[in-house]
Amino acid sequence: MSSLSNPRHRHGEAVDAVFRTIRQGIISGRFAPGQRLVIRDLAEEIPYSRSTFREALRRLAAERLVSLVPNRGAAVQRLSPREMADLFEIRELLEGQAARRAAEHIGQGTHRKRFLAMWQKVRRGDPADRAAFIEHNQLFHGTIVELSGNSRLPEMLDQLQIPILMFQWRTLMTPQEIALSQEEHKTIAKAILEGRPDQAEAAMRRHVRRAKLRTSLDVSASRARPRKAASPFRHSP
Amino acid sequence: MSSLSNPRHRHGEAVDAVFRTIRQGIISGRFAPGQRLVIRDLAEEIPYSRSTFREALRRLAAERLVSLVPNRGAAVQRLSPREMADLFEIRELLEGQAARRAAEHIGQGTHRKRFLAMWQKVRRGDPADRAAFIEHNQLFHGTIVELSGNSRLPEMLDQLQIPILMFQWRTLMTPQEIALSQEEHKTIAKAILEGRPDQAEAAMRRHVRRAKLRTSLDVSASRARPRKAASPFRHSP
DNA sequence: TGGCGTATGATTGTCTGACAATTTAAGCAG
DNA sequence: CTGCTTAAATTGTCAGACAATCATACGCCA
Repeated sequence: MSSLSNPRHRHGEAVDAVFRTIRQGIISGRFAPGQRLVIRDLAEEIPYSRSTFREALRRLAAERLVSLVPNRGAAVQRLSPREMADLFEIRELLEGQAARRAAEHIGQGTHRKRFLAMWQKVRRGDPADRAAFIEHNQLFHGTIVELSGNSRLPEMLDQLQIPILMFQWRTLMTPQEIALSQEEHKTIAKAILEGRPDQAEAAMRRHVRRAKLRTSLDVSASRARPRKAASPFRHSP
Repeated sequence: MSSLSNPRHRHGEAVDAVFRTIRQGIISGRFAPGQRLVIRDLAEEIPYSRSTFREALRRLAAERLVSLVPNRGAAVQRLSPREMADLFEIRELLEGQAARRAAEHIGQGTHRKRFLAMWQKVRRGDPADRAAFIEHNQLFHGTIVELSGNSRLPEMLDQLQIPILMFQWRTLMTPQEIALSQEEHKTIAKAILEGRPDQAEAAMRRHVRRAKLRTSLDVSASRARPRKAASPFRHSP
């Protein structure tokens, strides 16, 4: 049975539905990096027409989730360790700035209330529950980025985060590492709630840098074992 | 006569050609912010099929150059002063980091050679020649961003720059302002060539911040005179 | 006159079939 | 084994049909 369900949507939302379905498939690992996305095959799982798929793939390509080569179609984007590091570099900058702004705007009103509501959910997570941590982690970072007040940051960081999510679901993050991450979250939350922009930015940048180190280890680990670096076209490995 | 020419392309590049044509039309002001992009009308100027246009518009929407509302089609994205300021905030961060990295990597080899080649072209521009300045400005910033070594920065900043370009062509930048901008470029170039990351980043951030102030003035000026803020649909004003 | 529901036309969105262009894989000759 | 030719598969573009939805104009009634 197909894990990719196909509920019907209102007129004018088919492309969006397909886009989200494929994106979720990429994040969850249903479609592996490098795997070709052949429209005819996709249409068997998700019953929409070719033009709908073409539009969805065009959008996925614009967001760098798939590569789209003329006359060769689409394939799930494969990131080199270098490109992954580049993403983290940008994330460190943007999330650091988001934390700074969040600390500046925290005030006593709705922003603080919203932040505290999030923090209540997140503060005491079980380091052994990996799935819960991933969810809490997204909520934590997402809330801070939204509270930054910058209208573009959320969508930009969402995009940047997707390749990292692809790893997270597969990677084995130890409870110790999760506990460490939670400690770092605590430091960030404290700085924001106390309205200290400099500390908030510094703590967030440190946090992202450490996450990069953890993930980079995973990257080099997955590179350690040999793999076909060749083109992803014609029946994937 | 149509200013949007339509040369034929190789098989598999129609969407890309349409995408670039429309994007250029947006940057140059051929399509004004808020203007609706009706496929039938577009197809009269640029002879491609509707599905081709739909894919191109889908990509333009993913890059935030047009808004795409279900059952209402596409319109050139209109930015509020606030959103414009948000873009500058991100640009300041990213370009500052690019300048830092460029200073770190400048060395004595190809990077330095490439930077100097650019600087030779740019260093002595006539402040009265607005078009030349815009071109030089793009070259200056583009080179630094590429020399940063981060693979994602160029495309990200390209996108962020487009709304600013849309203004630049219409706005009246005085020779005095251009001369000032050139002085700032000189400071940045010096810091990069001397391999001083801190100074390079600081100078670049200052430069972007000042550009923001200049542009923000234009924004509020164009907001000062009344205009229809209403929906852009059904024959544009 | 003015507000409100309805009819109408225009536009969008989706789907399907056709065809050419291109790539990939396989077969063959040397 | 190498290089060329052939064949199949896939992509890319186009044209047309149709339903869904929107925007406007109209008519109705107060």
